[in-house]
Formats: sequence, structure tokens, C-alpha cells
Amino acid sequence: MNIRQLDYFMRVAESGSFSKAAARLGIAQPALGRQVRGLEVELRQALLIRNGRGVATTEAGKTLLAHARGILY
Amino acid sequence: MNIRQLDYFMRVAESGSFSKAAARLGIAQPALGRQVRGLEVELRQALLIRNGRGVATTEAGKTLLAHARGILY
DNA sequence: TAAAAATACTCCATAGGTATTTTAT
DNA sequence: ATAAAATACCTATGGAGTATTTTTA
Repeated sequence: MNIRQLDYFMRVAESGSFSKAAARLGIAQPALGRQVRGLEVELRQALLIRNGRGVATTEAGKTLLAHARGILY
Repeated sequence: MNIRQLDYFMRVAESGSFSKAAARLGIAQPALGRQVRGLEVELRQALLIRNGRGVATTEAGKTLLAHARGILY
């Protein structure tokens, strides 16, 4: 886990969309998707539920989100 | 400036030696030297004074060290 | 069926390694 | 003279890009 992954995950969770978060971050959507996926793989936890209209945050994701905010702010 | 640079600089300042700090970090001395040099170049500030028996910390270095500790601990 | 995310590559920057040289005590 | 840092060169990894395909509401 690293700061980039936490930051990216936080952005996606807050915007509810990989594409929107990627645009705001000024990076491409696949790059963002890979970082967040990498975090999920490492934690062996689904953090976001993907669907055809964006993403929702799982309970594990919400918990991590709170910690990430603590670290990044 | 990034966390790696701050951490490496702190280790060198605290050990008083690039070689010792590198050994403790488990990386090679040139790799460590480059990171710290990169930080100095970026800040346009000498942080360490090199000599034949290790390094001393400049005033600017001491100031940064205090901030680095605040960030990393 | 149309947004949104995932996949499949390719590329590049950078962190790090080894070997060697330079510097300073 | 010698221990420590700097330099030169090389390699590998990982982060990011574009193009395309797959999903799912």
C-alpha cells in the first residue's frame, strides 16, 4: 500500500466514477483503474463495486476511506 | 520533494554517513547519495557537508530535518 | 445500447545495482 | 594511505498512455 494508491482510491470513491476521477487527476482511466485494483489485490478486499454507471463503495472501502482521510489530511 | 527523499535524508543525517545509512536501509550507497543529492538540487540548498569521514548537517539541513520528522512520525 | 470499467499492448522515467574514481583526513 | 562519497554505466520495474473490448444498468 502506498500514498498514491490511497489518494487515487479516495478520489474514485468520492467522485463515484473512475472516469471522472481520472479526468480530475489528469491521468487516463486505465491507469487509475490499475492502481485501485492493485490496492484491492494487495488487501484481498473489494473496495468498490463496479457497474455500468460508475462505482459504489463497499463497507471495507468505507472503512479504508476513513483511514485514508486520516493519513492524507 | 517526496517521502522517500525525506526519509533517506533523515537517515543519513542521523547516522552521519551515507554508507552506514545505506547499509541500514539495505540499499547501495550510490543510490542513497543520488536521492539526497536530488533533494538538495531541488531545494537549491546544501543539506549535508561531505568529508572524508562522513557527513555533517548544515543549518538548512537541521531545519529540514525537524520538518521531516514532523511529517514522517 | 450506451456509458463506464477492464484488458492488451507499448513506452518511458526513475530507482537501484556494480564497478570504479575522486576526495579529504 | 584509507575510508567515504561521487561518478559512470547498466538494468529492471512500475506508472502511465492509446486503442480496444467487455460489462451492466
